[in-house]
Amino acid sequence: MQSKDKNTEQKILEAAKTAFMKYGLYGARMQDIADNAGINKALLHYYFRSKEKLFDQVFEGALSKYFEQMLVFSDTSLPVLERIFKYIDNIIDFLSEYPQMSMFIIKEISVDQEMFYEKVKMLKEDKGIHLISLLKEGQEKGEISNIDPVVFVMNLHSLCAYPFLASPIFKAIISSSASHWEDPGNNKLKASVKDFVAFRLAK
Amino acid sequence: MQSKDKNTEQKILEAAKTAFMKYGLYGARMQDIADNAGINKALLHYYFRSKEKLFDQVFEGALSKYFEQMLVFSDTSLPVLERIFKYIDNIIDFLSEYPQMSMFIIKEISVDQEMFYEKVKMLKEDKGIHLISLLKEGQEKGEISNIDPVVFVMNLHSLCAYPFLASPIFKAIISSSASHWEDPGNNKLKASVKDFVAFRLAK
DNA sequence: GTCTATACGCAGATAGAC
DNA sequence: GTCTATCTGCGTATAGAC
Repeated sequence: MQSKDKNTEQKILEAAKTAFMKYGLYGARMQDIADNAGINKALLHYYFRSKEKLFDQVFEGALSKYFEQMLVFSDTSLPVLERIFKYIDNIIDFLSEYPQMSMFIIKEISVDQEMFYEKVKMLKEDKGIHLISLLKEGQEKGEISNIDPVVFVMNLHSLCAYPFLASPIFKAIISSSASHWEDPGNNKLKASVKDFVAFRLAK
Repeated sequence: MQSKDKNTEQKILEAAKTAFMKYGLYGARMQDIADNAGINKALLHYYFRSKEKLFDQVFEGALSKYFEQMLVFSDTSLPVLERIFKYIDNIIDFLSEYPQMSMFIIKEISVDQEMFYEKVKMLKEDKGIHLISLLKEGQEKGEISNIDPVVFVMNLHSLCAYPFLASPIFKAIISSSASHWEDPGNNKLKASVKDFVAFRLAK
């Protein structure tokens, strides 16, 4: 039964994604993954041989999706500023859908960096993601201000990614204060980041 | 030997801090902690009874230190903008000294939120940290612009904390690109964040 | 207080029936 | 392909000598 194989594999990957995202490589339990996939623990090994191998597949998928969001930087039909704006929309929508993505990636990288270097190199060469060189070009052409590109890229990613990373903290800090608070939502966040970018890159 | 006890306890806490920061509650190994503290595994239990109890002490210490950085918000001798600037200096210096702090706190919170809510409430009431209400006051007095305080606080923390959180990513992404790159350093980061704050709060 | 030796449980992995 | 039953190793925790 070919179709049923696919389904099982898919169900496992789905359950594994959830578990690894939440608990990381060490914290996640194979039993848990099996239960959530509605199958037996032994089947996990039948399909993926080991926990680490299963993890690798999940991780690679996540990383690749993350980098896909940066493809827009290579869209030469748009002016630089527009590309960045579009990236902001993309990445915030994406992280909104997978709020634990950044956490997941950073968490695992901080434990094993070697593996990551290799994968990033591959992905970047693959997809030609070069915001920094893009900025430098823009500066040479005189289209944007002479800010430090590295600091700018840091700031940009910070503003987009951190709110999702730290949402548990924000919720705790703000909800525990007297003033009742509500999530400002993605649109306000996007607008604020774009304001920052426009301010920063204006000549 | 009272003094020797203290030393051992201190050495354990030091080693535990390192291990838990790097590997988290699940990933860290008691054997590892014992080795690094230069003592036997059994002694860990003699002093702290269980891994979780040891972890709790480390975590609480870290959280408390983190929140201490916000004390400056209550310094009524300074104008609001100055307090925020000072906070930026504080927090960036602090995170620079303990780069894995944010990671550590967020990582563990994302697994167990309940525990965190309680602790934050205590710390906040303790130290009277109210940047948001501070901003609202400033707005009522007409000292600062009418931005959304919540978004602003998000942005502020993002800019300060994320670079340390994600430094493994940044290193990988940027160092794997053709252009050789160097860390812009804390001063540039501080300056950039302050620029943002000044821009955001200007009427 | 500090050690060695050991108990105990859990989670990853395998064997083998169906 | 999927299951039940079982093995194995590792990591936390304890007992007990010094």
